[in-house]
Amino acid sequence: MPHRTKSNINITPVQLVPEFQFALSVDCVIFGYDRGVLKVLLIESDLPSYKGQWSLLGDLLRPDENLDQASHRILQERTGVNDMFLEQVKTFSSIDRHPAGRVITTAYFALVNVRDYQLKKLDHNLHWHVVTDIQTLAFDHKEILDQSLRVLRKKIQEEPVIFNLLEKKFSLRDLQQVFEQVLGVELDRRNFRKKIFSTGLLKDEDEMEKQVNHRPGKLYSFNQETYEQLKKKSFAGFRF
Amino acid sequence: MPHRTKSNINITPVQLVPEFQFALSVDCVIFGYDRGVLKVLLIESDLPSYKGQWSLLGDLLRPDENLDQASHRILQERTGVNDMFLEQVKTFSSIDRHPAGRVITTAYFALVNVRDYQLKKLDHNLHWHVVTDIQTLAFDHKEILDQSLRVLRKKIQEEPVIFNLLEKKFSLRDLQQVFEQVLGVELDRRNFRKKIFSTGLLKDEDEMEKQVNHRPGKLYSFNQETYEQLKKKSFAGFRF
DNA sequence: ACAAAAGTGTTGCTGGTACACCCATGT
DNA sequence: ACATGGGTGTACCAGCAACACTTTTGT
Repeated sequence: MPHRTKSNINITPVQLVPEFQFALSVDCVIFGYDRGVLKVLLIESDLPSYKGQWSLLGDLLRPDENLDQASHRILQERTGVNDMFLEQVKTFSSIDRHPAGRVITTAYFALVNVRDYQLKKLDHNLHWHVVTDIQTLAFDHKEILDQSLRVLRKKIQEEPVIFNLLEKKFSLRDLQQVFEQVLGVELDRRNFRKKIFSTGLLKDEDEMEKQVNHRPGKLYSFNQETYEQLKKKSFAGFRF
Repeated sequence: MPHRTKSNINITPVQLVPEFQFALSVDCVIFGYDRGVLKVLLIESDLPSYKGQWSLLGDLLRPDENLDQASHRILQERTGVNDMFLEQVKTFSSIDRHPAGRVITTAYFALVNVRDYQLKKLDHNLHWHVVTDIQTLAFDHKEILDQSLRVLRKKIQEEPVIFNLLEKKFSLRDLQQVFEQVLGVELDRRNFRKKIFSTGLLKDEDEMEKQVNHRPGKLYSFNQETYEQLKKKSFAGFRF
């Protein structure tokens, strides 16, 4: 029977303890939208074998938390942001995915507004990278990023999570650009307006853009209450 | 440093071994379609605390396999079926989800044709249960089942995986009924035909149903080659 | 003959796409 | 005045939903 040097849990009986060791981690793909460009938050790898390469933000799972809690903790610790939108993507388990041992990791993706984030100070060697510029990452993190992006693309067409990438008040142009960035397509402006307005999910904030050197657009916000109503009956999503 | 009594892997260094023990398992939600009804394969729980209750088929992850391999192994061992359609659903990690200790499990769902399966012998205490009749299961397996069903519903509308629930040759009625069963809706027969035929994914087998006490229908099969072509350009899925 | 399901077309509606001009603001 | 993007409407087309009768087989 394996020997535990230090443990405050006593619920792991003999028959459940495998005769080998796994490590369990959580990796967060933090997507941020920054003035027209979709970015992802990366950290310089601290492992010698991946020196100089970038990797996702991750940490080991602790005994007193589940995976959802771990993902929130990681984001809180690293960025200071609470209540971020987070969703589990997939668990990656290749035998040799980590050079130092058998580490199984569960990937989460997060959506943040980069301006909100900038209010907190950027510590360590964290940097925002343009998603489309990323060619390689440490470990299997490039694959995790790719799969997370695919899940994100589906997700924003099914549920109104896209608003997490914007500030509370935004113009229709902002909204359209996020969709275009994430989906990698171009959309017709007039048809886009019609479709968005027809959902009834936008609340007119009776405000205008400021300090733009063109005609200012109206500002809107996501109408959560309307969405809660709509969800019960029918919300077909945003299909483009 | 934890002590491993028996191990053939030497890649787990000190800094990666948490000071506690997790167990990692895989649970398979095996969906089967049996003459008009969607079922799921369950086994009687062998744990005292869940005596008499049913649970999903699962096993601990082994050091020499990844999660995909483990799920295939479980299906192979328990049902004898190879090459089954399998897809990862989600990882469940509640602290108290297993009464005997900290067990994190990754759920997979599988799609089988019950008739194919019946060719192998049903060992142990395995039984097919009608999905809509299931109220409770051991552990958090009811939640896993519910979430797997939700994923399955999305999946069959995005990719032609539904054919895994049918025999190679099937009638249009069979196909329509599987969709209706899984989605929990009723579909118009004429519109269903039009939509399915318009995809070009069905191959006419030039055969008829046998031994039905009504006018026999034509038999079709899924045209994999056509799908491979279509996939490269555009396949919008089956939306109902 | 009867029961049971197969097979087959049309019409109206709805929602998507394509497309061009005037308007408000800052420089 | 000019540059930049905001704001608006229409016409066509495709795809979806609704809907009923005849045909084939087994009993």
